[in-house]
Amino acid sequence: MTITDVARLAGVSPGTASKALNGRGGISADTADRVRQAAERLGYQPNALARGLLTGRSFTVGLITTDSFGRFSIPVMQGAEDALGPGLISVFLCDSRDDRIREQHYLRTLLERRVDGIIVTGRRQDPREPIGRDLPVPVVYAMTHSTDPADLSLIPDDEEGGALAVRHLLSTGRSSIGHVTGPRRFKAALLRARGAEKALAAAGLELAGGEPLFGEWTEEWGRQATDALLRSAPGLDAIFCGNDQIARGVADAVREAGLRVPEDVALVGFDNWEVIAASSRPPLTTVDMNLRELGRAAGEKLLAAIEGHPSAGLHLLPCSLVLRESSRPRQPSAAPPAVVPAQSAPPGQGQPAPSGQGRPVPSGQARAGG
Amino acid sequence: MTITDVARLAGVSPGTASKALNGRGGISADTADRVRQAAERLGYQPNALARGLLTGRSFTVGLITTDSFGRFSIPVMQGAEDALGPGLISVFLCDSRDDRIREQHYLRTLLERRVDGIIVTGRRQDPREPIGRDLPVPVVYAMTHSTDPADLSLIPDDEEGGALAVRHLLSTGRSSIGHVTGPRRFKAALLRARGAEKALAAAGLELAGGEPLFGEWTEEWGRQATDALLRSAPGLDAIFCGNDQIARGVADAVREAGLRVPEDVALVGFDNWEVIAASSRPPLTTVDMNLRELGRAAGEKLLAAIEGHPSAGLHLLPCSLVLRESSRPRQPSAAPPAVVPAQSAPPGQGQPAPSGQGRPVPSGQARAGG
DNA sequence: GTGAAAGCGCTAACAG
DNA sequence: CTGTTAGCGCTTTCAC
Repeated sequence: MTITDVARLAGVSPGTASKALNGRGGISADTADRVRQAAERLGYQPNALARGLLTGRSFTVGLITTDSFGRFSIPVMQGAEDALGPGLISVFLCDSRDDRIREQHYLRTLLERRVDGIIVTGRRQDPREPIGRDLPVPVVYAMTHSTDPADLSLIPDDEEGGALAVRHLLSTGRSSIGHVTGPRRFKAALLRARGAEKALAAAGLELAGGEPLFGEWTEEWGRQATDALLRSAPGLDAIFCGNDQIARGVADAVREAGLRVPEDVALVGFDNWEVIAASSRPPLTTVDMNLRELGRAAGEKLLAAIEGHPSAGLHLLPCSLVLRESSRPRQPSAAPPAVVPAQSAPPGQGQPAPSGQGRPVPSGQARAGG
Repeated sequence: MTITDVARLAGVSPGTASKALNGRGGISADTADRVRQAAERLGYQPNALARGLLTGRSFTVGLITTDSFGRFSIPVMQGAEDALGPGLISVFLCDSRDDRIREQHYLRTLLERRVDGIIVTGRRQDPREPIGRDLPVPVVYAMTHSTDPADLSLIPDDEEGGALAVRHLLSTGRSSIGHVTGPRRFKAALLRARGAEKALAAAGLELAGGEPLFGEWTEEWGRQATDALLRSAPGLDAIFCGNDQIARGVADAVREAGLRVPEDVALVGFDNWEVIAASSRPPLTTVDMNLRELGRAAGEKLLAAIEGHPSAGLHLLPCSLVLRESSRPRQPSAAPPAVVPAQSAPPGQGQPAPSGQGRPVPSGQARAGG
């Protein structure tokens, strides 16, 4: 089943058939029709290998993820697929599992397959070595970044995300705001904390308890930290958490300490990890890193680079805030109930996939810089 | 950078270079060495397109997921990648989002790229139309199944999983066992319930409350159902839940009703969704569908089919039980504390990805049938 | 043991 | 407007 078969059936030469099928060159409408019909009838499918061999373009890109299919790389992959897949470009998926050997192996097979470009995703804020030097195709780093400033890297603006959370809490009238977050060795934890502190400083405040509580990214740590924080910072009326799991633990601990969320203590999480944030009691207001958007941007930048318009540098993409119950402003009037009624489950949802959202509130535009 | 360049540098003909590099045909050790060194020096990378064009094999397979990158398809994809990726085979990822148009579009581009085979994954127990008829390459359905019995489909054995859960509860001395699960329209919910009921019947028992409580796959539903169940089935000493979210809701509601898990009421969930099951209070014993294993099996079956050893039919793969706190057998001696102490977080875990596990307990072997 | 030549399926350049 | 020719990079006969 080749173009020659089609040509024969249509009574033309292969060259003519090729032009007819690709709408190139002057072909009489009549012939073109005949060729198309022949192709249709035979169920002709062009051989992308042959075409790629000749044209030097494979209409294929590689996606190397160092983070297996983690919670962070998945939306990035989806976004990249959004930008590339529906068009002509197919995506080769490679899971390097943070193993340099495996990564180089995949890089090699991608290059052998003559991909037109490569996206590298990860999960760390911390910079990484470039995947290779002088590669014959463009590379975009998404949700991870290369130490080489000549490379293009796209990451979320964690610092701005932290500021966003705190400014929101301030805007709802809170002023004694604590911060519970993950391990100090994560750059993301440091950046989010810094953003929070800067936003507070801009309002002439500092963190309740004096400094961030660094610990683990777990609910358990959220509960522990809450107990400490409630003791050490009596006037506390809000807690910004470094991720949603911590926030959920905090929510439980606050409630179990006899306080109300959000009436007594408002909460903001980070990640907008639907399954955690939405089923927390109460559901969590949280910072969304817009990872899918980030992935899409990576796909688009890669396309641009493939078409000869490369870009470079570290780009920070904006986070946004998703509003839910946990930071609802205090009612000016009647005293609220002692326990916030659990929201009823949306009907007909079935096995939940990451889907529904609160109301997203975009922050500033993407800005470049380090 | 072609094989011709390598050949020239090594002072041989392209044909000889090819043989040397692929270890085919009689080539003197000496020449082979020279060619390899030349290739090395030039950083030669064979062109997979050209090779595929000639040999008819692309060493590439397509993976079409209808479930976006859902919680179920991800481990399946990982498993498939495990089986295929590290070898010579690369995986084209296509996300059809349950859209037939998109699916056909992807199918076409996969065939144009001359993939050697295709894996279709989904998330429903319910059968689906075959992706195409008389395709030129083998297809394996994983975590979804085709209505055509001539197709090979691999799905988890939900019914056996339900039975496994109940047998475990019985073995820890429980006898009044309720079942809270998702919507009746999900075949998985029906199968798990059936398995549970059969296991009970084999012990001469029936479900506490008489029948399964069908609802939503949510924590909220778990909490609601618990309240109902505690009222309607006073002697209740265990609840088997249709998924981990429900189980987590149940755990909270049981605790908030003043009962202890597992001392008063033991719990078993379903899915082993790490983030839910492990951070529940207490952590959940749960049924694991071994999806990664399933994906791996799909990859291996596809490989076999590509090599001319196809198989057919609906294959049910075994679930296993992951033991955690929520179903710990009652201590024969001293009365346990009123509240199970929350387990401390494993140190140094960082941003958690699906990882740690409880102790897995394999169930029976895979069995065919439908 | 090695080289020459043919051809995988397609498109681009050039004739006609 | 259409046909012919050449060649993308590789492997594979088949001579030598």
